[in-house]
Amino acid sequence: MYENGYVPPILTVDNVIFQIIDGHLSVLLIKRSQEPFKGIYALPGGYCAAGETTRAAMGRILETKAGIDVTKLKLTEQLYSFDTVARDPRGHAVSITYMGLGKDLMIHDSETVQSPEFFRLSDLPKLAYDHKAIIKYAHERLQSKLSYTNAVFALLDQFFTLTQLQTVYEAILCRRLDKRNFRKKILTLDLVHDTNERLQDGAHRPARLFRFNKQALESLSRNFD
Amino acid sequence: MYENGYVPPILTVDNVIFQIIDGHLSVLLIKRSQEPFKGIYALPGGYCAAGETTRAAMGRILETKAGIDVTKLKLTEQLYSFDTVARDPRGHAVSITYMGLGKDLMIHDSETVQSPEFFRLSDLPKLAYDHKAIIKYAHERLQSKLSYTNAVFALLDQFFTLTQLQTVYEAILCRRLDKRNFRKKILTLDLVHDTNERLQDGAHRPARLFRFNKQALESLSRNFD
DNA sequence: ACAAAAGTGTTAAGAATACACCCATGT
DNA sequence: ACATGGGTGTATTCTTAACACTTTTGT
Repeated sequence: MYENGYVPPILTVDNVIFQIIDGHLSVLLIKRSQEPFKGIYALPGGYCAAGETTRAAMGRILETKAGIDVTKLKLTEQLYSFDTVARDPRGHAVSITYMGLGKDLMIHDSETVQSPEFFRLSDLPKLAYDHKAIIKYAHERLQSKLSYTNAVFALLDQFFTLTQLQTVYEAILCRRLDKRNFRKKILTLDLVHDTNERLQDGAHRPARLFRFNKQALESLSRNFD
Repeated sequence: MYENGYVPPILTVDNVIFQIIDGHLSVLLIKRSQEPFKGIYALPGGYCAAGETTRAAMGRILETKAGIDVTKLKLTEQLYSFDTVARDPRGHAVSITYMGLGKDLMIHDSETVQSPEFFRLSDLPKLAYDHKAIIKYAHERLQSKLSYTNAVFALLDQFFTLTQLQTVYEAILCRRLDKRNFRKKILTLDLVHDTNERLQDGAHRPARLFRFNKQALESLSRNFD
């Protein structure tokens, strides 16, 4: 096929899609319909063929296998490439993994969809391949991105309260933060600005609504943490 | 070749090999002997075939095309994977890039070697493909690794003076550091320990020789910078 | 009036920065 | 004696961390 009898490895793309659901960091999984690992949950992934970029493959796979509208992902980032010699029964494969972040990601049912579902990171089912390790890696990357970039914006609506923002940080960092110190830090980072709107959602004082100054990934001048 | 007529993209591995030469961060380049970019300098790279891990391909390519003994690399790290649709004249390719660090890396001449040479980062020749951008990316990664890991060990001998250590930091961070603050910081980081040896190399007070506490990559408890 | 979440300031400890002189050696 | 790089301490500023009460609303 290629010159000199060169045969490339199989190339696959696996995707770690995160969103916050009810204040918990959650990841998108599908249930495998075929061997290997039939009936076991796995990250949505698939082949990447010649002529298709890995990012395009990511989008196609998410749309067809998981029913996710990729235009709703506010941030995507390549994580790592794994060699899978002698692990994947289909032979030598290289898998490129991507992370995607969004807010209110909906799963659209279709014929090609393979039982997609979001699971809390704290409550994952048994996973195929080494996908558990890949999710752990993605989570660590997300944690560190949070501390030196404005990446949180991708997990929130355009308008949000500082409490909602803090909840997202806490869900990802897996620890409680001090409310006063958190607000002080966020405001000095120049990450957000006050809109003069309020959110009234219960029997308590209404909360100020904020917006992000940027809706694109940037490095922060100082660390958050 | 594969089931369902699946044709994978070409997979290549490109390598950014750094070492410090005369106090300057330097990168390994080869001169391309064939089109495309014949006669132009490039990162040493090549095909990765089915059955060969990308790391194995890295080693093979460095040995054959650049005459580098890969066992002398004290640290290797995968950087990123680039899609090269419509950029590489050979068709759609995916390139996985690795960074390698060492000290006193020698180039061994052989028949297969393609004019390998180390160039100072501050004085690079014209480069093929987007290899300039890849080197920039690697340099940034190295800078940030330096601040939160013990990665410097890979660029120094086992025994070294604090001035040599500082010189390496300065070469990579591209800025001068305060000698007293640097030493204070390094010692509190618990990165190195004093051997009771001295290095006498000129008409001045002999310098204490230090060793790293660990010769494997670790995260630091606090940031260096 | 009570419940529930929003909002707000001060103090203490630790980390980062700025800065200048003496020391040990070879020639 | 002098030239060369090695080695050392303090004061200031900034950052982080710890900590509890008042405000605004709905019921």
